[in-house]
Amino acid sequence: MDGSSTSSVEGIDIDWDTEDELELDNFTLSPSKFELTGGEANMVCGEGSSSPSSSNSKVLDQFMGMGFSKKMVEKAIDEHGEENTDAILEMLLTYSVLESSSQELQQTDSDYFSRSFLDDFSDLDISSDEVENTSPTSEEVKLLMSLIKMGYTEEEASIAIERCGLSSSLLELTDFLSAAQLAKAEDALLPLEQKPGLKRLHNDDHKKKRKLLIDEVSKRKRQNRFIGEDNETVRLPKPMIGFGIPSGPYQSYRNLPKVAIGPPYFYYENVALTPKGAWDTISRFLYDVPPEFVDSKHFCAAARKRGYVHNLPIENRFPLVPLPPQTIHEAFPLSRKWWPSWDTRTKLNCLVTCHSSAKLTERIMKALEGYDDIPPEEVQRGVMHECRKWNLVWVGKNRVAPLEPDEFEMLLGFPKNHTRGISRTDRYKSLGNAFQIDTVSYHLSVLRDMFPNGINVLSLFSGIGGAEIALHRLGIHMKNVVSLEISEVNRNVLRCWWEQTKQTGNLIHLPDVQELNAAHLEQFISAFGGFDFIIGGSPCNNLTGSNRYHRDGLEGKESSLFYHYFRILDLVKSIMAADKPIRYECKLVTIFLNQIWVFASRLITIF
DNA sequence: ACAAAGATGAGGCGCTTA
DNA sequence: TAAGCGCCTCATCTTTGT
Repeated sequence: MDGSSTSSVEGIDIDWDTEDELELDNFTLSPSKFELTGGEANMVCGEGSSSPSSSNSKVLDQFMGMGFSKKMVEKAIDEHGEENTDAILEMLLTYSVLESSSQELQQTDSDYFSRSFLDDFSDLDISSDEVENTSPTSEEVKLLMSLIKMGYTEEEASIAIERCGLSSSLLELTDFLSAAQLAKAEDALLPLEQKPGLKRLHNDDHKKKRKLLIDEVSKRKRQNRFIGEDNETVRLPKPMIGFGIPSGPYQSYRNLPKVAIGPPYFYYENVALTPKGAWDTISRFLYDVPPEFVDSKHFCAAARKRGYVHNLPIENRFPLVPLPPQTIHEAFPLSRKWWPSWDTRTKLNCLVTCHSSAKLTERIMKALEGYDDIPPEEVQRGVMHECRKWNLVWVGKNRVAPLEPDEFEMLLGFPKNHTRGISRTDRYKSLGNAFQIDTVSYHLSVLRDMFPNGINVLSLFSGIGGAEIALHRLGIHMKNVVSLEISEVNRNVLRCWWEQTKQTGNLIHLPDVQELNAAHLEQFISAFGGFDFIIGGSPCNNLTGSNRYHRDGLEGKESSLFYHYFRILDLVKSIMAADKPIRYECKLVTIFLNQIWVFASRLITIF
């Protein structure tokens, strides 16, 4: 064909726009610009208190006219001099943000905690004077702002920085604050837990326990130092085969941290390619178990790069049989006839929730028609770019098409027509979010010999039941499954499958992980005799690179539900541990954790 | 109102090259 | 070693169609 068709294909290629200058640092002050002297902790929190006034300039009036307090403006002028109005404004704006965030949060959480948990820091020898007299540097201001954004009050953040040191990472500071909140919650809850037979802990015990918690945080801090903060980022392995794949090399032993060892066994899944640090956090929360990163292209004909954190044994794994098609041609034999020689793909890219438009098929067909044999390289490049981007397969001469939902099912290892009956959009969405059954089954296969009489499963974020199907296909009997899934459509899909496959166990469906509390879990645990296995992949919406709007990391609206996975897992561990020897503290901590996470979820909804 | 189609980058990593 | 480039990504929002 001529150049016009070529350019039309090229035209649908990526637009290499170089205008990518983000203004991320609107409120981030450069160290050189921002040095403060003492007193701003007061300035942020305090209102209307008089200060020794020295400046009464036009600049002062100007900024006061803009609505900033006299004290703040004076402080800014002292810092930067009257002539440097830009720096003054920047400082004032920063502190306005700090102040409003702090007030807003104090207001919203005041109904939850009647007083700040910092009240309980009296035994930590931090006097308020010390805090006020500290001179925050710009680094400190950054840390302060970060913590405030995360939902801590300015006062709490200041004390955490004071206590942990300015060189502390955000993670260490939040650890410290979590421990402090835990200690506070413990006190708040104790009166409620004065059941008959339950011994009220003495005040000294509380202090000891708080001390222990703080010590624990310090210990972890030291450990992190030892590991080295700079290279804390979890690296993705290459090739991405985790502890091994059926056809290749495998590792048969690993050391798990003591606290991570089951029962219960747990299995957590999420996308491998997250914003930096997300997997570090996930791993740290899940008892410092390193993630196993696996690309499902080693199991089927489509890629699916995922990270799995679990405490399952890794020896004697076995794959599901029959093995699924390993290449595109095996999966779609009819397409071979139309597959051009210059399309060298053997595996598909990740199956995601959305697919290409019909217009793209048309554009590609137009771009290719007219070439009897092989089109020019530029045309090939353009077409291949779109084929890879949208996972297109060849279905006719010069004609490509996106995969159908039932083809998704086949590639992901689901039964044919598993999602049939719901809207096409919902099918793509549910399948795009699902496990790759063969991959997950390979990891779960070790459970079969461990639980010959069947298992009790707590399945979080169940979706369309990937975990249940994996266990079923492995021949592991599910005695009881407590499944949490917010989408009614998905719950129906799993329910139908459960009935169609004539499962003899019980399937208990609950909608929202956020509402699953210690009391519910205690009931299930006492009824079933405990959970053997806790599995789930929390939402990836705010982690995946595909999200152009809210890739906010683990603190994002949906992805922060990860913390509920941890909360629930930790609750189950605590309850089951407490059920053995009578450890009242465990039960209490269990309940405090629950409260903390309800509180955290409230804060998260604010952002 | 619901479903489907269409338009919408950027982060992170690996590779190449200077 | 650093800079540049190519590649891939469990998506969201708005518009259009039924």
